[in-house]
Amino acid sequence: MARPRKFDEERAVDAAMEAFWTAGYEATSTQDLCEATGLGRSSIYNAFKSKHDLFRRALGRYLETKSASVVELLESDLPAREKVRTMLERVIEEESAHADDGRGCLFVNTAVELAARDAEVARELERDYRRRLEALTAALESGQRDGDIEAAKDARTLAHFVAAAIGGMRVSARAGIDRAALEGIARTTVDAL
Amino acid sequence: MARPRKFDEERAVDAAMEAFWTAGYEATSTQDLCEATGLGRSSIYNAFKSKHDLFRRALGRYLETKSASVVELLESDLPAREKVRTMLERVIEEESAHADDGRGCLFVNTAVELAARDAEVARELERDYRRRLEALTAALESGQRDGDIEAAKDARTLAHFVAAAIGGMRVSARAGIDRAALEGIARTTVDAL
DNA sequence: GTCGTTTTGGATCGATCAGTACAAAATCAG
DNA sequence: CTGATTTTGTACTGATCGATCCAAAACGAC
Repeated sequence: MARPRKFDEERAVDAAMEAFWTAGYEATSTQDLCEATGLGRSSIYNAFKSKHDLFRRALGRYLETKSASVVELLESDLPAREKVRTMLERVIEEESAHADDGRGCLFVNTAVELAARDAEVARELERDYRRRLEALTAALESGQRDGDIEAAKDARTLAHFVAAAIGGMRVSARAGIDRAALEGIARTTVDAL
Repeated sequence: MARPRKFDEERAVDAAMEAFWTAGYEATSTQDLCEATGLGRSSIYNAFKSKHDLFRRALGRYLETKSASVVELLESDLPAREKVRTMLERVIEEESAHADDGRGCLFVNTAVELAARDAEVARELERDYRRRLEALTAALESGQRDGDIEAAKDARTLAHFVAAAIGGMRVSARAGIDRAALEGIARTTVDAL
């Protein structure tokens, strides 16, 4: 055969994900990616076609991991209202770290930085959004049957509403609001269901 | 004295604002700024210290313009609920253009792209957020006195909630949701007040 | 007009950008 | 071992990055 790879491709994608997540697509140089992954340029360009290709892999991994976690929560047997509350709590936990990293959410970062001028990336984000929306909608519909969620409102609309609340909390966190304010938004959002 | 300037500084800042608004800070090169403003590099670097400085000027102008418009609406004599509805309608109008530009909102774009690694910019965003929040809070408190807004909830918390709804709608729009979904989010948000 | 001052265009700076060329190193088949 | 194949490190590509230099041009003061 031939010389085997010395590195794990998934580990490299993970490291690249961290870099893109922290600094964004444009502000992450190929040199940064070498340092983050611990690989040489040749290894990166041999395994991945380009910076853009590596980014798509990294984004895909992020979306898969995060969405799987959300879907798992939404398919659990908690009351629907509790599921949403937990989702929002997780957002607060991530966003109010702020001192540790302050890198936010790669979905939101990418949607804002790239979606408008990168159709492929936009398509991937849409797909992931749909996936989360389906799981949320199903959970809310189930909650409506249980009497946990107001049945008068359309579940899908409520799902969009919750998704927007999450994105909004992440934006507001970047604009500097504190944890108490985030908790207020979360409470108000859950109360609206 | 000396040779006078051939260009209007405010016009240049406006043009730069459009460029940054469309492509983001990192993805806008100084060459792009020359083309957008119609100026030579010397003129730009003579009038502004750096790309970063020009960006701050552009951001300042954007925030001032947009916030003034929002504050004007919030200080009008419409019912409070109607004020919020109008704010959300404006967002939908801007975000569902999508075909025309799809550049979203410079506040959100900047909060997500830069705030975490640029303290000066973050401070400016915080200041602007506070300004909008004060106006929103005052409008909602007034609405509570009129019985237009649920008095049981804290007006400031509701203001944060509305601000987050706006940011969230903008993120969701970037993730590809359609106008009808945005309208559903807006309705749900107003219903929660 | 001349002088002093500022703006302007164009050339250019070193640094960095994403990406590539190439040969040495490393592996396995035989 | 040799030969085929792939990975790896290093040097390097042309392009572009943000920013600066400098001299010509354009004005007001006088």
